Amino acid sequence: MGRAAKPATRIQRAKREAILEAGLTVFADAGFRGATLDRIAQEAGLSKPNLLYYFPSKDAVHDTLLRGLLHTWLDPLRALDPTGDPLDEILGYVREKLRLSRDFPRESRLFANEMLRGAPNMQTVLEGELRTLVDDRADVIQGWIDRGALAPIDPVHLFFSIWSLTQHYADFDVQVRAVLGPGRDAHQEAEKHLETVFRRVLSPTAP
Amino acid sequence: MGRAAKPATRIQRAKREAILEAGLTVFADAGFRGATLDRIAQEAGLSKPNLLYYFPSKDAVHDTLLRGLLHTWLDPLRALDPTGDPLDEILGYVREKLRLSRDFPRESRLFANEMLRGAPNMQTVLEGELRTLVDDRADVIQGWIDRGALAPIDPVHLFFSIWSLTQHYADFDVQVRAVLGPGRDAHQEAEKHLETVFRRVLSPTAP
DNA sequence: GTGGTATTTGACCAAACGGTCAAACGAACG
DNA sequence: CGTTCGTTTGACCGTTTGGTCAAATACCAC
Repeated sequence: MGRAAKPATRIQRAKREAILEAGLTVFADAGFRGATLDRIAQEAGLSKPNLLYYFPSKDAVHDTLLRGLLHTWLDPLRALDPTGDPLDEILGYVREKLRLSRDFPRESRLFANEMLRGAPNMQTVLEGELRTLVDDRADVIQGWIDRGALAPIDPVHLFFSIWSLTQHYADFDVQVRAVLGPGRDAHQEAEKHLETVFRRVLSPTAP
Repeated sequence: MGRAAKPATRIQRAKREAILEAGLTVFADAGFRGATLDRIAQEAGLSKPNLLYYFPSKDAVHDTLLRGLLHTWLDPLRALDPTGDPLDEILGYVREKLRLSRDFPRESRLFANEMLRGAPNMQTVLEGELRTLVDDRADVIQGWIDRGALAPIDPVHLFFSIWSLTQHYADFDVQVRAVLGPGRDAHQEAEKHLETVFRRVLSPTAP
């Protein structure tokens, strides 16, 4: 029963990694139901039964991806430094989130797909880990507001706004590109836009 | 070839309406691939073959819903009045969008699902009707900015922000509720929050 | 009633899908 | 070479699903 049973060879880790990578692509592109084991296997350069040698089921691949996702997702929030400059800290968080949405759009879409479905397998994590962290970080923001370093605002809804605005550029990429037309760099424009927005929203009025 | 062939009886329209209603529920809940004809038919109180008597295929139901969606979606934007008070007009648009997201979450989710999938059947509409309207309305905003009635901002990204922030409360409802916890009215709080945000973002600085 | 049209459904089909399994393959070691 | 153990796959299975069809049923004008 100990953990010693499986050393996990190098080839095993490589294949599992390839499957997760392919799964991320396919799940993000087609959603959970739209994704097929055959397509994931093909994308990973394996046969379907071979994939199922490394993961017991489609759900297992999906769940593993989701579990890993939450860390990437929450790490920048954890990095908010209570001793730093409030406006810089939040603007830095916004920039980092926007960068994630540009460099890891598949992760963003996978997450969005799961939320849209009602997050059947994430509810406990959302109500537990996520909520705890958000409450904690909200206290930091509230502290900044209380000492007049930020304009007053509901900290939790501020987080919702940051998440929403940054992920929009990954999740609704088609719409953004269709409206902007070709030749415009959506993410570069978004960076300027969001900096302006949050600067105006958060800059404290002169005392 | 004239349009006269089908008068479309009352019962036909009622059944088609029931199917679209059920389809909206099921597609929004399960996504296109996750939705089954059996479930849509059951939700509409019909048998599957009976459903297929009124719509030729699953795609037909889906496409009909999407086509109808765009009008609901764009109408409030059309209603922006160039002769009205700029801040009031935009804040009114935000409130209306948020209200839509509360009263018609299924529509919002259906739309989000389609965007996430890359909008395979909407690209022409996005690049055509939507883009034209947005460009037109952006000119209105820009006019307001030019005469100093609004703080300078990229009008198109402003629209992205409005859409993103309001629809977030429908599409990511699970997450919002998990973080806020029970007993808090997300939409009521959101209304206050978004009013504050856009007021700060758009209020022109004293001249 | 009768005839005709619109509607409804049980039975069915072919394809797609998640998953199983036994057999084959491959590399490492003696 | 032969054994062993981890890996790979072709063939297969049961279920689900979108869609068809012919027969049955309701509706309606006469």
